[in-house]
Amino acid sequence: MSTGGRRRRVTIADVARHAGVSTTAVSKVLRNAYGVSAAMRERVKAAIEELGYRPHAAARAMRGRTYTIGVLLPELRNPFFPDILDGLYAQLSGTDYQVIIVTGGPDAKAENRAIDALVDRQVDGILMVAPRVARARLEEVACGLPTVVLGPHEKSALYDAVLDDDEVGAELVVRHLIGLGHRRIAHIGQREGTPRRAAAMLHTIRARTYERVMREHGLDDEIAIATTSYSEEGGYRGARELLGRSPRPTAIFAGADLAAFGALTALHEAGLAVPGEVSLAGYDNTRLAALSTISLTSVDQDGDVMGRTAGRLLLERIEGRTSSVRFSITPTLVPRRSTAPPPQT
Amino acid sequence: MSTGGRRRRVTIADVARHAGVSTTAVSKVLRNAYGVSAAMRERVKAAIEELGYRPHAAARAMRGRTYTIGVLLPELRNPFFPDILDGLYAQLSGTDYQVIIVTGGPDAKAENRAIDALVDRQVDGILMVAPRVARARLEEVACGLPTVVLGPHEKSALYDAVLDDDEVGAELVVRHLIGLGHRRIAHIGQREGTPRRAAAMLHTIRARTYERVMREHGLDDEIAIATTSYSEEGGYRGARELLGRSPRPTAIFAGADLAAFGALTALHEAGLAVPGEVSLAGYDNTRLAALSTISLTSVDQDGDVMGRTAGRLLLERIEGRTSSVRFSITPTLVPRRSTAPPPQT
DNA sequence: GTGAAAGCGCTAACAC
DNA sequence: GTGTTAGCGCTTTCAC
Repeated sequence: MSTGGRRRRVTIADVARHAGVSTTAVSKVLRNAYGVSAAMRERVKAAIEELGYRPHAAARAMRGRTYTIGVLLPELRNPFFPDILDGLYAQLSGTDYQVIIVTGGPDAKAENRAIDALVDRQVDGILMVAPRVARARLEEVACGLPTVVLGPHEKSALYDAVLDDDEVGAELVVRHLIGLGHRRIAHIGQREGTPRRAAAMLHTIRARTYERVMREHGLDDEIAIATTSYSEEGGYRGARELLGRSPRPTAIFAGADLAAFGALTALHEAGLAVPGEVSLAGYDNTRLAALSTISLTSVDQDGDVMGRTAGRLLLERIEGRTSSVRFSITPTLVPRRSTAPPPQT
Repeated sequence: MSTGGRRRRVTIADVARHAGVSTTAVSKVLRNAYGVSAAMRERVKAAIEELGYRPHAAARAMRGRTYTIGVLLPELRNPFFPDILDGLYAQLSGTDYQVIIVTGGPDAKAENRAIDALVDRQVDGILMVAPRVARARLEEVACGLPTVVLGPHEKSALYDAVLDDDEVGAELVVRHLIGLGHRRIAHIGQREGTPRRAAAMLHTIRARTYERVMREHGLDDEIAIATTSYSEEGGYRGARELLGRSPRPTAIFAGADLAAFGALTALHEAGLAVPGEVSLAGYDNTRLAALSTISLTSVDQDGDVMGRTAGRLLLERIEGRTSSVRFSITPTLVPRRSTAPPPQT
């Protein structure tokens, strides 16, 4: 019942001895570095194979690269994130880089700890998805290692940004609803994290755009926003709040599909038919939105391309690029059965 | 536009100098080790605070612990996994341990690479959720570091197991459907990974139990299994296959909620009402199953408790336990509107 | 109770 | 093209 003697790790020295070369030679083969003859490369590779050698990541981290890309995710429940990660994996496949994921948790403090964990583990590059920590923090991280930020709209000379044109996306939704004849259109948003960053956060942009388009159509008085969070729970609470108003909205634009799912439950509990009595739209076009029994009108932002791009930008930075890049995706509307003209009054 | 001079990391030596003590003393304070006076502890802690020191994980990994728990997840889309992780986080909160997640990908080979990545990064403990690699591989890992395996039913003296009593769960579903009057009940399962492990895999147990209960009720001839995968796509394909048979089943038991969601799409495309014409049940009782427009009958296995337990067992092993523990959860049925008596013929 | 020093496995100068 | 060697930041004997 003992865990048994953990046999000593095979090290680079063992491989060198076995192949009859120096440790330097082995190290160079490992890194595909310049300065080893083809013959030696073969011998070393054979020795690695025979001994089942695998580089010790921590030892590498002490001197060089860890061949690790760290990804910070706010949480694991939003079905849009796997789309992004699939793109990242696709971009990184074929390289020696390995992705490790940490989750940020509920507040900026927890998120900061998660970022620390990545930095402490010497990742070669970091992708922060929809981070809520202060901008100064992002720059501090970016100052120390290749960084890509996905989501927020801030410009920075220190890190690359991959983002969705949330203004276009939100406008598509609101115009779609107005085009169907709705006037009492409400919005479910997310509470901003750090107040000073609010303007750059994607949820703020979606909310502000909603307000702007409403005003442009003379619907100033119909503006109604419930500020909760982009989660099922948040969507549920937000919808409850909005449905409690009188007169109640005929359409709800949730800032994220996940929140729309929660809103769906609230609508059902209130005995309101979708889209018969209330239309509902989301954002992200997650796979579940396409599910027949949900059939949620949503905004498609290509997560796969975003993930791929983030991966490419990280690799470029690791290879030495220091100038800053900003990559923006233009979203499209995917109308489904959850939106329809408002009921005749 | 430069990334700027990455300022040198604060090291243990800096802290020692600042506090006027040795590096040994600092190290001891960091690890809450025995052999430092209270006064010295205070001085060191103050110095750490002032300098903003954070331990370098890789350097620690070279000699001692990394304070990292590695989690292997098959993929990121199954909404049941976040439940497990929430439990794990809860158990680990308050400790110095940080969780990093890697995903196994589509096949055993990719999963092996992901496990390697965790081992190479010297995690202090590893949690493998529903691994599909060979059993020998699990034991090999467990031989080198504290290991908990969540899902498979194999017994091992080398690692701890946290599992759901899938036999009970599957039986609940099938009996529920039979109790409603169904006879033509079909099942959507997952292709086993390594053939030799099949018997221990949770998806095999769910399928075998389905068969057993069907036989016990004299429904041998009605047994119909589509073996795809526990994914939306797999559920879709499985349901299409099953609905193509004649006569078609009046109920489908999908081995996972995620697969049931895919089956829902197939049912809808085929123009079949749920539960009017075909009843549908899942497994995992994910939050989305409770969604009003889905309202999926499912089996609840307490993911939070499973995650908590996995965390506790890992901590115990890290603290030195070498005997092997097996923790089993008993699931319960959550009937919802997706199951009803079969249509009158 | 405290500190000096060795060394974990690797990479990168630098010498040959 | 190849090998020698000095560390990276920490933990851990082992003296004091």
